[in-house]
Amino acid sequence: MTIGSKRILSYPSIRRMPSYLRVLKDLVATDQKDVSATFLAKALGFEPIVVRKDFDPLPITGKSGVGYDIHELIKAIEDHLGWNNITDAFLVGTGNLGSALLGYRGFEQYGVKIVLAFDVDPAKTHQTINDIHVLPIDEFSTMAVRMKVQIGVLAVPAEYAQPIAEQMIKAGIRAIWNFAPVKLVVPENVVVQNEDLAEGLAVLSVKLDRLKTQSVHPIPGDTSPVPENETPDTHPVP
Amino acid sequence: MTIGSKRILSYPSIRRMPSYLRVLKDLVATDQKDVSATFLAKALGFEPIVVRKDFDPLPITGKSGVGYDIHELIKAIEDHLGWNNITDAFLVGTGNLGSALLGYRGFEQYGVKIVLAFDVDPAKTHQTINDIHVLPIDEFSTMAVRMKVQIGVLAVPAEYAQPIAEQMIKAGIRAIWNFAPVKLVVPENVVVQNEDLAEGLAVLSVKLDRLKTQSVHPIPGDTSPVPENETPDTHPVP
DNA sequence: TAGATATCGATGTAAGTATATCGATAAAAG
DNA sequence: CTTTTATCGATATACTTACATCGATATCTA
Repeated sequence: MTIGSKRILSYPSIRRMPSYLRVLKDLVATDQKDVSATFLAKALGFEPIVVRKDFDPLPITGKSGVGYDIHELIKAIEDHLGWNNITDAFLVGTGNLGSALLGYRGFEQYGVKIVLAFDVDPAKTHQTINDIHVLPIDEFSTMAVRMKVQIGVLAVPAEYAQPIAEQMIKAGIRAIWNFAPVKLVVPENVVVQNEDLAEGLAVLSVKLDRLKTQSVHPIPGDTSPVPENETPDTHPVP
Repeated sequence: MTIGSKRILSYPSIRRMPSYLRVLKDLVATDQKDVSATFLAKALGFEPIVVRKDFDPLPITGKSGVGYDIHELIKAIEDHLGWNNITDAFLVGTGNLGSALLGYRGFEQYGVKIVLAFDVDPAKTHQTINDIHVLPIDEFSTMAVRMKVQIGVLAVPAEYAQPIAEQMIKAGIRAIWNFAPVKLVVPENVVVQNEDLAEGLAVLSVKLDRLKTQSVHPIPGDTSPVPENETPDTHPVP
């Protein structure tokens, strides 16, 4: 199956790509030219078969007995995710979470750069957080149109999420990274990615509970290799 | 399938539970006594069938033509997740992300309360963040043992993650909520839940890319109902 | 009381994901 | 040059999850 010229990657695969990228970029520092699926699997706690399956849709091919060319692999992954050229993003809501996101310097490595922040609270605007200017929310539209920004990061309290999302969409935003625990209603031509910390916490709670109740109980969907006890990040991606 | 007395819930189901809880608790404020799977489905963008399936393993039953008793449902979910009695947790790493987590007052609703924080940097210790004391990391072990804490939140830079995880485990921690982009190696009797923001960003990038390439392309695993365009949070939970 | 509507619960189907197996190929070792 | 080892790639299988259908039950309305 293809979209444009790209063969399709499943969402679980997509979610694993950043991990692969991290290991691969560390490997660049060494002298290694190639890397095997086995190596990556061990480094990340996956099965080698999963790794090969993940790379299968990419327009590259490994060599038997050798592995994959590290640079080719990095490029293929970044191409697929669209992380080669950095995209600008705006963030709304400079509370704790918003500030944390502004402070997280890692997004540029993942193709996204937060270039401006906004807040409704006048006390928080007209300052900079981590070198990023914070403007009043009223200026969002003007700036978004002017800078042709397409990605919005929503880090506001639940009750503001929907109206601000609508404001974003009117200003041309087409992708919303939503950290508010709210289901946003958006038109078809806008994509939303929800991030809900409570989900991970729920999983952790249950894992701990099950760990206590009985040593080891296989559970559906739980594919973590012993002894890591990780939870596959198979965030469903509707 | 059961664990102890509880019938098993799949990880995707578990991840949806916090969303159900939120809607249900909002509903408590109203006069409604019952709620239908259809209502919850609409509120959250799921299919009614998914909702009923999610509740099926719980020790409750709905009434045809009526729905589920709201209070029963809340209790059943909280029981299953172990969110009835609040569990204490320690957090390590008071950088941006750690501070954000300390500022996020929502965890108590989810059965977890961060009661103490730790940091290696002396400049950050012996202060309070959001009324939570920050102590030097050396004191972690003593306090964890004394307070019998079992949950550790790891919000440190990648290079510190493994050693601090080991320190946690030595101090009796059995569940680690890991925000560092690192695969932790832990013994069998410790569970880890990894939280990696890059995963969600990867999904968002690909969604946006696919949206641009062509209007609508069904993609495996993507079950978002039109027009929400959400990504199922099917974080695989190995 | 009777009919219409809403909803659950059970069963079955389909899609997606993870896992296993096996032959072919490449490099390294003897 | 031959053997061994490591690895990919293709195919097949099992498991999980999502989705659909249908009969039974409960409430509401006339």
